[in-house]
Amino acid sequence: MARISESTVRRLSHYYRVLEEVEDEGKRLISSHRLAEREGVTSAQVRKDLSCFGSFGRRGLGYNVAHLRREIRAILGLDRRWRVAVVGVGNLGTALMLYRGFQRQGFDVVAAFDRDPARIGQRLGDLVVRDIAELPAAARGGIDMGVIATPVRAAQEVADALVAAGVRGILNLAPRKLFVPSHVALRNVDMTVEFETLSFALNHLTPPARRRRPRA
Amino acid sequence: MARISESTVRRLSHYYRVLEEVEDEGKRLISSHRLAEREGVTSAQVRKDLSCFGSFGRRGLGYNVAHLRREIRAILGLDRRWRVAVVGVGNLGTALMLYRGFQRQGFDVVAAFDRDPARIGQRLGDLVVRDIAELPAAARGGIDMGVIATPVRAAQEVADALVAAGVRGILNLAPRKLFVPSHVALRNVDMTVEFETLSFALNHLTPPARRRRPRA
DNA sequence: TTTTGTGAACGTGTTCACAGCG
DNA sequence: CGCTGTGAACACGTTCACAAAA
Repeated sequence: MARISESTVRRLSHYYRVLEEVEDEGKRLISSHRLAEREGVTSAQVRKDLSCFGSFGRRGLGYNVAHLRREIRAILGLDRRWRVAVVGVGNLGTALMLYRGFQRQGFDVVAAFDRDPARIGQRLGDLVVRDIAELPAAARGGIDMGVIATPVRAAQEVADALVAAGVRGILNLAPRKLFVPSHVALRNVDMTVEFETLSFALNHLTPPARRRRPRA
Repeated sequence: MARISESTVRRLSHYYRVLEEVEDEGKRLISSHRLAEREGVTSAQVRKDLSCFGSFGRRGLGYNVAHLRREIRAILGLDRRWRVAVVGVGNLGTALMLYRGFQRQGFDVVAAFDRDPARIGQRLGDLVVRDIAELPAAARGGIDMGVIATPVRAAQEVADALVAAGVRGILNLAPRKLFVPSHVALRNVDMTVEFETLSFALNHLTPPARRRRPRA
């Protein structure tokens, strides 16, 4: 199997969601074209993406919804449960912990950590926030992924601690580049960057009326 | 000025952050190489990105930190304030509203909306949550960007309402592709996709020990 | 005839390598 | 000599277009 591009994996995740919907609608078959239009990509893209993993369709017919869904489910590793630890239970970390959607997809938040004594011991959902110092001990229960929702200054340190604790995937929400060993998967979600790319777009894409600032 | 790629804009945002740090450290000059290493890109990339907007460096010396920072600030549109409305004040929407970091970068949350009567009227920070039906009226105060933090099913409808209210940029946090007119900038942050790409990586990148499932 | 699966063509973003300037 | 700015080379992802299969 050739190397899979990140964009392909992201789209797989989208296809999977569409397939869930379509299955609920009771459809048995779906063409690459229909699968594509719901996510705003081309049908060729869908077929290319899927062809990285096998031949799941039938020419002239399309794809069996239930079957394709199961295949993608297995490809994405959603046919098992993942144990997730959240580090940093400020607004964002807490929001993530309380969001039930992830659990539905196979992600269980099994531990929450913070450094702030005011937060340690606090109950969130059905977990108690623990001291970050307890991470190594807690990790012996087996933690697959860590979510970093701490302030920027603590982020790298927490990443190191997670790696040391044997975590193999990290979702970083802190606005800072993190360095981790190559055997650890790292994904960054940086709201600041998102806001700033929007601000760039609004600043440059010609507004309906007069242009905003003619670049002094 | 040629078309600017999205990746370039995202990196600009990163460079900006590094420049803030470096300026605080009291450095006056920085080379493309040093600017690059903090964000894990190549120095050529930094120079290419910057060259889209002008020649800000001096050969043999590097870039003047304060000057480059001001330039990028203007390019990203961070030298003004942006009025942001948050729609959907569940866990995530609330977290975003209460996060002070955006305000520091020029983004002011000036209104919050929800559909749930239990939430309408509630005080969050120094805003009162309003009925989403009041969006058109509230938008007459001038709203630049909208953040969609509603459940999936409401997302497209809210997007349409934001567009109708004259919003020109949307940050979508709901896990669903949205369709907006081309004059509206749209950015998606989809935590579900992030978790699932991590799950894919953990499922495929060879684990230290035995391989998980040999693809039945 | 419909729709997949896929090599080839294309376009875009990244890296290289060096000329140009301080 | 050091470092920027940039055309040229390269790598990679997307789209095209069609042969193969139902």
